[in-house]
Amino acid sequence: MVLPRAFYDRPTLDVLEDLIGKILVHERRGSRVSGVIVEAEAYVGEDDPACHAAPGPTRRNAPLYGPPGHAYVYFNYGMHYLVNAVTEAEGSPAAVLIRALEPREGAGLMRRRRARTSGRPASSIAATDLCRGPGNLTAALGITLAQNRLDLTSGSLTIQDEGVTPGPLAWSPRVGIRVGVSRKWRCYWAGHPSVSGASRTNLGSSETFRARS
DNA sequence: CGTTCGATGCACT
DNA sequence: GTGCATCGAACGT
Repeated sequence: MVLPRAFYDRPTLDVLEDLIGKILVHERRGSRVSGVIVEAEAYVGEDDPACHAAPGPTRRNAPLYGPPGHAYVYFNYGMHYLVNAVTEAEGSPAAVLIRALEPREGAGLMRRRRARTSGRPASSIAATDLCRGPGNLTAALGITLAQNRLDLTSGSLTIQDEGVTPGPLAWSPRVGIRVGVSRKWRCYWAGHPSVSGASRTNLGSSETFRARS
């Protein structure tokens, strides 16, 4: 079942928690690739210094201000695309960044795409690493700026509920940001091998939190 | 195990 | 001109 718009039209931390275990699906040129979401982060409003809406409306962040249930894709560090699901009502800029997937369909195509974009031999990429990290998962799924603003409730890029029950959830600070570090708005499937940064924040360290803050 | 650092393009001030 | 919501190779312990 494709998640309806009402799923996204809620407080972003609720959407974040409920997205763990859902399936991100991309269909392109007749082929379908998908994976179970195992790690994501919330970026909420102009008051969140790490959110792209912090400077107020700009050309790039316009999708954050649009209706919920759409994709916000942007290009980062000169080489990576990152994909978000826009949340909350139109005019309320917020989104969930998808950080890692467990590959589910199309692992062969994922591996070819990752090899092509990274220049590494396909055989050197472990299955658990195919969609591990936000830049890696967009490469594996073939997501670029062409998918920016797409409606996630219908069409070629969707998020679906296929009845997967996630393992224990943990909360930690968001990864890779310099501001807003005190907010523990990263949620992940604790101990899952496809979660990024496993050696630092995935397994029972001091950064593992079982409750929101 | 851990940390450092280069690649690379663009939005924004 | 500055600074990224990153990745992975290289190197140190």
